[in-house]
Amino acid sequence: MDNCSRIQLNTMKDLTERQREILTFIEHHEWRNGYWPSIREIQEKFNFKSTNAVMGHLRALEKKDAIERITGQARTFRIHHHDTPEVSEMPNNATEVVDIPIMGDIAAGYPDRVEPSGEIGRLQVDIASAGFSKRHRSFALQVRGESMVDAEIYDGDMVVVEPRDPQDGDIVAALIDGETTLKRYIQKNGEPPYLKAENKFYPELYPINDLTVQGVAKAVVRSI
Amino acid sequence: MDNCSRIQLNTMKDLTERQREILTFIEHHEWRNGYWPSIREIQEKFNFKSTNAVMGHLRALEKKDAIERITGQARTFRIHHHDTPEVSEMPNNATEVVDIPIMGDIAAGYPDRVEPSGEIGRLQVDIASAGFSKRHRSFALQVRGESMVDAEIYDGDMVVVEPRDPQDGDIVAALIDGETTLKRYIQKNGEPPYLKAENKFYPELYPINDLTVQGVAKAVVRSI
DNA sequence: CTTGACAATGGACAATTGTTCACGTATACA
DNA sequence: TGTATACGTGAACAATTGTCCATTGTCAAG
Repeated sequence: MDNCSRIQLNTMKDLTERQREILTFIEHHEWRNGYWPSIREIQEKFNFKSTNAVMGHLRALEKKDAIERITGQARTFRIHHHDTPEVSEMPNNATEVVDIPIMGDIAAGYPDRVEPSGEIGRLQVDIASAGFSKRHRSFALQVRGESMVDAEIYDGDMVVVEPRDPQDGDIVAALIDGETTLKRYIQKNGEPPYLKAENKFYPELYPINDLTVQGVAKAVVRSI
Repeated sequence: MDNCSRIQLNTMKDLTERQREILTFIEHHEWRNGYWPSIREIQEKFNFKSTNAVMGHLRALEKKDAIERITGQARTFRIHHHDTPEVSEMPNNATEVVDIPIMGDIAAGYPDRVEPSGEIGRLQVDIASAGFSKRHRSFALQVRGESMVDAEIYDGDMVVVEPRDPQDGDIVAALIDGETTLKRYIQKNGEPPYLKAENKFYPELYPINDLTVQGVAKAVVRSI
């Protein structure tokens, strides 16, 4: 855990004073209003005479991997929450909790257009003890089948999934034949990626298209 | 002001099927992507031929006080989460959550006598999905060692323990040699009970006194 | 039969909003 | 001395995006 945060910290280049101000305002605006600010709203807040002042900072923040944006689209930010150093300005003692919907079945659609009708409960996990970012988009799934027994994930387990691009070795929730299943994501350098069941009795391989992978598994919960 | 609460209750007219679909998609899009959808993105999702189909629904949702928007501004939604009444068709609607402290070390006694300093986080689990009683006194433990690998519980896992008398076959948190460990509780009829490690390489048996068993394991949480 | 709520189409308009080109100032670094 | 990074101005452009016009149809309630 400590390792993790320290590693994340290093990839995060230092922001300048001004850049941190901008970033903080963006975060704060979302927190207060429920949606992201437009560039001109940021401009106004800092009394810039030109939107380019904002643009410059946004570009810098993106280059320094602090934020992410969808080019051309309005008010589409994504904060990269590499946890701040010991200088945490937030009252970190308060137990912050992330709220995770439990999906019974998300088989029926595109991964980014999932119908939440399958929600059968909620799971809440303390941030500190699970390494989730506050602005998580995770959900939980009930595992069906034995395809992941070699990864110690069993039928009936609940898996917390975070929607994001997988890396080699990740366990992912994948949409295969209209059903959401867990698979191991394999991508050796250069070669095309594929999915693999983690059960020596079902050593099946699966092709990948962009709609297949719904997210990366981050935790398992099992009732005894 | 009492007006307010009454209004909120009464003004929350029932949404139609379609309206709920729209609302659900909007909510979902936000937690999937981190920002709200544009009207045309909603249109596309539902295969509307005109943005006006969306506009109509948004107006209806606003009139029914389900959402709020900033007119003229892009991707600015605000969901009004008046929890739906008993008419909810969702299975287990009332999301009651139990709050579970994560104890780093409870070796020194009963968990309810532990100083709060031993608490290293909190875990919250929906009652319905985990079968907890509301007036629980559960706590969570980090597993050390491999004594329960045959029960698919591994080093580093987090185990939710409910303090109560065990039954035959239960996995229990047990105080042995001043350390809390997980063991299988065995009590065949008539015979005296004992504890057993769930690892074929450590088939140890342990005697029991009344202070040994601290509670019954009810769930396992593992970070991947 | 009329009225109103609900659902959806089609096209056009205008505001919001992201983006770019050109240009200016500092500061630090080799 | 050049060069890179950070910071900012100014104006114009183009894409995204919300909005409104008119119109069609269904269905239940009064």
